[in-house]
Amino acid sequence: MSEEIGFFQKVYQVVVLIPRGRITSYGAIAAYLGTKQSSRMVGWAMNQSHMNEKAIPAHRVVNRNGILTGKAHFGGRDVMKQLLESEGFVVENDQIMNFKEKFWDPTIELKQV
DNA sequence: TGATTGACCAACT
DNA sequence: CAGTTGGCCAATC
Repeated sequence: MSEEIGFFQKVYQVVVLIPRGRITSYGAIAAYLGTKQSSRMVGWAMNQSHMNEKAIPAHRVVNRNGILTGKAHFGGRDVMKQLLESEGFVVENDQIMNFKEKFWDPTIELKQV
């Protein structure tokens, strides 16, 4: 039961904790894990997230601009958009409106555990 | 097995 | 002001 968790696994654990109706950014997750500059790896982890047993709500992870950078990886062009809209988000021009309001920062939310 | 890349971000030129 | 580069980890070529 040694929890030898890799970077990707850590990313998954954080992502699954994102509350419904909230979103976060790749950089925020990376920052929470202590490696802010590994934000690329967070996106990489999302790419492999479908291999994970758990369902990773990757649609709740966007870039720091609130833009759906990974929409192309959801199988269809607007799949990510549809998922977000079904959770109450307003997506316009591949960008999440009121991004700052909906933003869920793990560094803040998970800090006091 | 070494080199490259990848759903990012920020600094530098 | 816009294009380039460095950084991190893991997977692919």
